[in-house]
Amino acid sequence: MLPKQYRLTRQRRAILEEIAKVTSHPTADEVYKMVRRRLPRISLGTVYRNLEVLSETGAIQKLAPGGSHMRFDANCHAHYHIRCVRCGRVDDVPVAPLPDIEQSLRKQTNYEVLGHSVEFLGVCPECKADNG
Amino acid sequence: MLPKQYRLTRQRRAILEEIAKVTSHPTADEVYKMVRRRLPRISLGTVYRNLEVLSETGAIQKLAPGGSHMRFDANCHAHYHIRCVRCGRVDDVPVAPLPDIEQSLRKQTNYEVLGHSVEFLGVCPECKADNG
DNA sequence: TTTGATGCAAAATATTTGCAGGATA
DNA sequence: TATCCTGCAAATATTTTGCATCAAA
Repeated sequence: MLPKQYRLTRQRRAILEEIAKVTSHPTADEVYKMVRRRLPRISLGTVYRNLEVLSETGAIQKLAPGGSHMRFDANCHAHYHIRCVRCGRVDDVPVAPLPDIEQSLRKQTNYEVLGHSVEFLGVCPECKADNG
Repeated sequence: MLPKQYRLTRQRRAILEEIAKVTSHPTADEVYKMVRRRLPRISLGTVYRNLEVLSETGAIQKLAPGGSHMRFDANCHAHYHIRCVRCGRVDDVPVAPLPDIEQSLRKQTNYEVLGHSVEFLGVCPECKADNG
């Protein structure tokens, strides 16, 4: 999938910088809107292609929260997320990653275990304030 | 969303029974194919509507694994999953749920914490055999 | 009989891809 | 200059929805 040598184009750099700028976990379309302020002629296809490349190189993380679409995260140290079941917003969570949980699974499965993610579900402060 | 009183139609019963029959975690389209063997004239729209209703009532679980689309699970006791990064297959995992992890988060967040899920990533036995 | 559900088809969403031209190393 | 990348548009894929009809309670 990745080319032998990939290039740091203006578009790719802008996408990476915009994601790094925020602590939200924007969707592809939100990244598109953010980057378009700098590069108005960028296309959504380019955004999708670059999000794919950047996540393959490890520069960003591709999240697949319980909601429907992908979100992206430039925070590369291991951490978990919480998703608001009302509005879909995703935040980082101050819970230390569980280092041993993969080891205990390795003894019990025929899968080759590569990693894990934890997603909490909840209601964010804004949605709590809106009702109930 | 849910009607005051919902009905157990032939279609709804067939969908529920077919999901309960398997330990895989079928996608909407896979459920459609399974159910069509019994009810050849069922429509995909009906399958989607019923999967939604059944998950709202708690009869089944709606999963959103890291891959793109939704999967469904009639196994209602708390458990975690592992997803094959090569083929997208999702299996249950023999790891006991972590009962305390939500408590520790509640002290640290303004979210109302409702639940959590853990998804392991790995390579399934079949894909391991295919290569590498 | 009342209300909820179905089948069908069209619409809405989200993402991917072919291609000709443009940019990067 | 050899690749890689872009913009555009069309194609996929997935899920949702409007509507007239049908079926469950």
